[in-house]
Amino acid sequence: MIDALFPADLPEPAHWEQRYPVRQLPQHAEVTRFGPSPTGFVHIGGLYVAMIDRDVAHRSGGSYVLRVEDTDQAREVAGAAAQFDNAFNYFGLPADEHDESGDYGPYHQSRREQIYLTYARELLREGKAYLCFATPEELADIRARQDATKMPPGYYAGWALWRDRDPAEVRAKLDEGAPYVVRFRSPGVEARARFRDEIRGELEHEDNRNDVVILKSSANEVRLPTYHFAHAVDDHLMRTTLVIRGEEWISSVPLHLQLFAALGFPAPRYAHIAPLMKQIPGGKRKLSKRKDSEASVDFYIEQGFPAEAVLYYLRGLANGRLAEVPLAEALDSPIRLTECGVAGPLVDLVKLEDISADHIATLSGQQILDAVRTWAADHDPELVPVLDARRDLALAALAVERGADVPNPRKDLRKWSGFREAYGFFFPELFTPQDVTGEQFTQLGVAPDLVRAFAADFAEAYQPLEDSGEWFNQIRELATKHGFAAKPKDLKQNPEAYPAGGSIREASQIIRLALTGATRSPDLHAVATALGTDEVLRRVRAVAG
RNA sequence: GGCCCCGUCGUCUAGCGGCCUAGGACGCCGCCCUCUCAAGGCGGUAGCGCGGGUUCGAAUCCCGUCGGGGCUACCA
Repeated sequence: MIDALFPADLPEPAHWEQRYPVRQLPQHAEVTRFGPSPTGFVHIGGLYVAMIDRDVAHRSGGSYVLRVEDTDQAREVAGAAAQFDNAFNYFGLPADEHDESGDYGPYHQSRREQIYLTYARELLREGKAYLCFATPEELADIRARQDATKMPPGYYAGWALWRDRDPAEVRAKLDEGAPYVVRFRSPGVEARARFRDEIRGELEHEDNRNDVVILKSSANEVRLPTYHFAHAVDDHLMRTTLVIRGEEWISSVPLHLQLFAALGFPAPRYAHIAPLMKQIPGGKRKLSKRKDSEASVDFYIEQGFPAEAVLYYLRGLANGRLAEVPLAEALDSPIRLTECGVAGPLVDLVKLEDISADHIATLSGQQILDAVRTWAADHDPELVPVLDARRDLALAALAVERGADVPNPRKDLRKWSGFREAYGFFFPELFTPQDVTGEQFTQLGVAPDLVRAFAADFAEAYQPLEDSGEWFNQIRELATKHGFAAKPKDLKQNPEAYPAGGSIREASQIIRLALTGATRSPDLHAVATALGTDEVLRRVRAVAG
């Protein structure tokens, strides 16, 4: 009766065992795998686990497998694969085995139907699984009655309608064409399951007693397995040695262990990673796909955080030790499972920005320009032509207080999306002049006429001097002439003596506002040099009126 | 509700019975530098969730409690 439910040419288990032989790998080599679902959303937690998977596999001389877990047609979204590739390419975490490469594929679960069917049939033959015709209504009713009597919920023991049915009844259902699922006959007794977690050590849990579904409804075109069954079958056949996954799976380990035992497979080792959390008023919660934009990997790409910075930050979260070591060294050091935290860490964007700024400060102007341009092509198209047309200016702007000869490079660029704000004013097409009677100038406390006169005089005698001190002396001398104090202290001690109502500070701010349109900017002399004499004069004269 | 995981400065953490008057990093605050920022230098703020035990001695061990997170699907 059972064999009639399956294709006549369905291979036996031995076929698959032969097709996917035990790997020939060094002693302690680990085979790990990451299993994304094609839902069109790449969670930062997924990237986090994948990074650990990959690192552990590579450090041990093993292999890192990418297996797409697409057993839920309902959740599948078009374009999800491209989105996933885009995200993982950005962070440079290619898998050793995936659709295009590897001896243990196919690496899409939806293409492994035959394999799952072989093992489902095997369990059925051995009586370790059975057909279940329970309807959604019946299942809901069971649940309701269990709730009402405070019984543990689930399909088990006396509640398992089809667990020990008369074969004749099964036959009858089959004959009328009723759809069914295949359920695992759980050997669970009143006992505890004990197992070892590579991160947490010995764990204990109530054993599984539920007859869980392992093969979804026969009404579906493709007979797909549930996660649990696919996990056991795939990880055995792919010869996975170490299953690294989110902490939310700990509760399922007893079930998984039963499944491995029933199938006659040795179980892999497990390591459950603590989830990434978010700070909320009352405390913290798991990063939510729906509520938190930073839960998505796309967020980091759109914001323009360099991949290295994000990876470095994530590594530090996994192993605290790596957060206290320089970026290059940390990216090169192994992640140790035993050093992984057991409490879910908060994703701290302030910290990430700090790391990112530090990292960007180590880059050359050329590298930064290339990265900004690449970022802008996707996220700020209008910036690209400006960058291309003014390449030399861009490089000069990025050279301000930056470069091999600068001991403390500027850290005002935290991510690529911040380029406009930090460096936009250098470019004539992005520069916004400030009106002398506008708020910025007004707050200086210097009369508009004096501002104009000062600007006019500055432009009149301007010398593009190379020496920073001498360059500033132009402002200083002019300031004195217009009634500004040469030193802020002088103004404070004797305000009456300076009719301008300001000191060298305010005088400099006039030039700063003229050149940059802002009261805060990089070193003025360097800015003026990068801008070039013509542009300096143009901007200062615009203020003079 | 049941079961599981977790709980050290705001954050990431070090700590594995005496080296702890709890250390570091980021943040925050102050000072210095100074043409404004960003930096940089120096200094500071701040924590073992709570209650019982065990012990000469507990952040470290045990129990309880509270708090956070997760699972409890033909979702992964």
